[in-house]
Amino acid sequence: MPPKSDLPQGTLDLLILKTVAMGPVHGYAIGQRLQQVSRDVVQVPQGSLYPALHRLETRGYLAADWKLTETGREAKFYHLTRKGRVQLETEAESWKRLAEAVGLILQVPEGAAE
Amino acid sequence: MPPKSDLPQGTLDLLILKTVAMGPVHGYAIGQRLQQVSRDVVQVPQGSLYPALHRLETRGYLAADWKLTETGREAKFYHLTRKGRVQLETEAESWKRLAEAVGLILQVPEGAAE
DNA sequence: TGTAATATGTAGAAGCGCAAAGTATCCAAC
DNA sequence: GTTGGATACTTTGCGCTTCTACATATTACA
Repeated sequence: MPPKSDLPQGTLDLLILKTVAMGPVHGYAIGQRLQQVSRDVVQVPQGSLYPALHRLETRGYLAADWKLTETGREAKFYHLTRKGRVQLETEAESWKRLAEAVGLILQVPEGAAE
Repeated sequence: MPPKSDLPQGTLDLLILKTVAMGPVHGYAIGQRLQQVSRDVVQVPQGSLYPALHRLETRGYLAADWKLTETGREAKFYHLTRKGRVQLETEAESWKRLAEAVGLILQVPEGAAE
């Protein structure tokens, strides 16, 4: 079973915000950490990750500074703004409610079909 | 708490398939049932619902017949095809895995920086 | 007669994720 | 010394889905 990623629209932002909330990180590390914590279920391609980061930065949820990584390389370290922290809480709450709702619907036993 | 709908991409299809699996229903009833079972968390606009139904029908997951409702009105009653039943199981499984993965990520305590 | 609820449908716009490119650095192997 | 892999960031364009808004028709009820 190849681990499919295919994140539903909107979910990526939430996961990124959450990851950044754990401390300043650069984009590449965000992708790795998501994959790691999710046990390989979530695998974010760079073509999804970086545009998402720019999107979040444009909206004022993230801010960034260029710094050196532990390995001595230039990287853009993101951190949450106050606005971003609020957004994270909002989205996390929305996700929770949605997950519960979908759970409820999927739980319904299937009646006699046709 | 205003009940926001805004379903992530792909989720709507899953919910529709699940609802139809419980027995032949027409589009309007699907929307109502989703709203009811999800306790108003899921509210599908008609402009989302009907295109989704056509999409699922085109793909061979749903089939439909015109019948009379209990109230004596013409309505298109959808039922799952065999292919649709398989698809439902696949999507439900994907959702489960994703929900677990997102749960894992959201669970991580903040400030776990290295 | 008018309005609310039922029931289906289309068109246009906007957003998002992804594939596929490209750029550049560091390090180890050969 | 150069090849290759891992790291790190960026951009463009495609395809898909959802939403807003509108259009249409019937039934029920005041």
